[in-house]
Amino acid sequence: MKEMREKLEDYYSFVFEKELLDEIEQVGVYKKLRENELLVDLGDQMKGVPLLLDGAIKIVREDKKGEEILLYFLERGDTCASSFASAISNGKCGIRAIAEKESEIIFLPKEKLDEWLVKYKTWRNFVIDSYNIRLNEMMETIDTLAFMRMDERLYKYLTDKAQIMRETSLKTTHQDIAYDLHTSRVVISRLLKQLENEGKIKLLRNRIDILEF
Amino acid sequence: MKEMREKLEDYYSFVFEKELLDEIEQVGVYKKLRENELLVDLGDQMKGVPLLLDGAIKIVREDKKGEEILLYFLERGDTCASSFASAISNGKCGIRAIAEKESEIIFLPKEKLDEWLVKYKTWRNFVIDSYNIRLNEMMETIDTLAFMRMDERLYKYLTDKAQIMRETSLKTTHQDIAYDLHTSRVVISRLLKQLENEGKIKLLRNRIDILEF
DNA sequence: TCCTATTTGTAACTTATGTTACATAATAAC
DNA sequence: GTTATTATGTAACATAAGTTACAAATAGGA
Repeated sequence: MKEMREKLEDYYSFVFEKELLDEIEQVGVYKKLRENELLVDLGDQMKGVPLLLDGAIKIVREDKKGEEILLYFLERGDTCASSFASAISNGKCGIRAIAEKESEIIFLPKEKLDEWLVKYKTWRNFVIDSYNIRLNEMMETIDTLAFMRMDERLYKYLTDKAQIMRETSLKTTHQDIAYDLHTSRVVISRLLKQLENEGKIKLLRNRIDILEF
Repeated sequence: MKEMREKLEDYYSFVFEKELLDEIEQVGVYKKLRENELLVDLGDQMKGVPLLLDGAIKIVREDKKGEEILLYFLERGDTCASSFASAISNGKCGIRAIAEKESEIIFLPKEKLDEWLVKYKTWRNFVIDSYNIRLNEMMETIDTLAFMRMDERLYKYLTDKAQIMRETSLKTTHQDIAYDLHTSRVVISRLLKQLENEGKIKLLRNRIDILEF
């Protein structure tokens, strides 16, 4: 598919060498995700890893009781380290991945993952870098949970999401935010109103405008 | 050093192939850590990665304001994924590592890390596994922070630490626990007393006995 | 247009956690 | 032994966050 090669080149031509790009084009499966489409669910056994070409993917953690919390977002150029883990070790995935907006991915079959580690230095770097980025992202999430109050977490959530979505106006409800931050809707409404009074955001129905970053 | 080879075999002979064990013996630097010795500090640029032969290492996160929180413990057989990151990419380490008790490590120079990825499948597996274990550990930490109340976190901390230290009696103060859980001493004292009343622990000066796991 | 479901606003209250202040107990230093 | 230091216990209060309840606003479909 011509389109796939082009998009691959767009974001990965400076990451991977030509031979690897060729191989990816041969074995990779291109897929378009609709908004809110589920890419990975809790307990899935991954048969490969997704390379994100475009869009935004939300990664969510869920405990036994079904309580949720947002871990981080993936952007183009990212891959899901948790899937890599699951794919290569035949283990289960501990997270859920949902497209926050229409997204495009290439699915790489797990058979190639180890083979490429031997053949391509750029692949080794990419895998190690991906893990590191993810570890750092997790640490930032931990910082947020451990050191910030809910109002700060909320504001960070809004500005982070605006950046990921490349939109200063977010289509969302208070309840959705409450799920992501693992708190109640009333708490979010209260703190949003507070942020609005401080002039940082503007509240509309099903929409929040970010006025200050 | 004969002692080093023996200890290496003890925990790693089923992990690494013979050739790799030989190489590790040649280039690895054996080091003994005293209790409370600092192994890695925030912002360090790692020149290699530590393989833990014996003991227990506490991994702590610190934010700009100097506020701390415990991330997890390393045991024998573990390595520090964060150091791996830092070593291979010449980046900085975002954590602090302190020996919780006398520990033994082998330091592997960063020059070999990528070379071995190509040469040894067992090394590739070890590195990927280490990253996965660490990612899962981080997720557990996130679960703890997001979903548990302080009394539950405290009890989990005590039982986890007892397991890592292979001791049902922990030498510690309320203040030390407060630092690890990022709360105040008074809160810890209050909740410890509660746990004691529930018959789960026994409080002594500079010491806590775990009665129930 | 009217009706219904969804979303948001807000008050009043509860609970968990953090803070300040001080007393007492145990240990170490002298 | 006396004194100083460190660790622990606890009361009283402050604040952040969670809960319940209900009213009002808005959007979408019949």
